[in-house]
Amino acid sequence: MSTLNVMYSDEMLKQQLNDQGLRFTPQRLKILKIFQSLPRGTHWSAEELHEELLAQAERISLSTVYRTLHIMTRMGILRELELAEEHKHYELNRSPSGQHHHLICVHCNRILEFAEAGVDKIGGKQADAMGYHVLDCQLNLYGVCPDCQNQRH
Amino acid sequence: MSTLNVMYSDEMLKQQLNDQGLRFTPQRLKILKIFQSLPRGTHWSAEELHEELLAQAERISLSTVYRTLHIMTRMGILRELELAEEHKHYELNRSPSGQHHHLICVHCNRILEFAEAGVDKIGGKQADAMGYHVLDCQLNLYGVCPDCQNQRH
DNA sequence: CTTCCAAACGAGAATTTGTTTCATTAAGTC
DNA sequence: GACTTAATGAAACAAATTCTCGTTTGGAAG
Repeated sequence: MSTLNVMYSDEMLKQQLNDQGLRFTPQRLKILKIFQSLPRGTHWSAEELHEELLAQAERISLSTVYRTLHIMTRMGILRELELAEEHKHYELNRSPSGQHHHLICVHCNRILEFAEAGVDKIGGKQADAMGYHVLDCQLNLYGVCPDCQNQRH
Repeated sequence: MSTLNVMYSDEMLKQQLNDQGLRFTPQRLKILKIFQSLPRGTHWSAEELHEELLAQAERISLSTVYRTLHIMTRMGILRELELAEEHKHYELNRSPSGQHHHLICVHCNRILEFAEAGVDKIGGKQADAMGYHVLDCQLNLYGVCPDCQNQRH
């Protein structure tokens, strides 16, 4: 991934879609715009995104939301996060430089984010060696947070 | 995490459970034994584990399977993997040294595993700095595999 | 060894998340 | 402007996981 998806323009999206035989639709553009407008570190589930669309008086169906999230993940525009919450969350993919990772408490599900450039480098090297074209690199650390360690249980 | 869960004995499991006010049951022991007997790299879903139990004429309900998998993940005995397959998979947690990571193709869902000691170190350092007690460290790389790059779409 | 209480169990219902179907609309190409 | 086919919306459907509840049983205490 070599583009900074925050500054993705309408035309760039159209181009990338058409290159793959996919179509540039108002729904897809709208969804991209919403993710671009979110503050860094915000990640939304399909439901949350759908609610926001309704709030903005956009009539986009839940099916379309799910379909679009998948496509944009496969295109490398979004990253799909599977953390402690029960459903998947999505956020703009800021690879390769601006990436952050997650530290999750297995007791209270608290999530901390942290930046770590080294991980992406190591990951990239590994993937290159196996001929993969990397879109996203996610490091998840699971453990017990300080509070839960004290509560002992 | 400081124990190599492959050599976990009955007594160790009982102890660790009781320490947390949980009970040592035949079902929990049986499930641990099964994971210990699997070859490295094998990861099973709740369904698969349940089928294996039935095959071994163990009458353990699916509810109990799910409950046990959760508990053992929280105890650091198992790692919960969320890869491209549609449901969660579990395997013995071999932290801190024997860990492996995953490289997933977003097109065909092919998964490669690779070992990388450096990642665990970086992760451990980060977690320590924030006061977390690390149980597991997972690096997931998403990208396009060589085959899918050629098929262009 | 018996008693007691709460944790864990099994069975099945219920919930939740995500996918599929299909008729209709509309993007992109000629 | 017409044509082809991808994309959409609505609703049915499916699968995975959680919850409920009556019953069983681990383990602490006497």
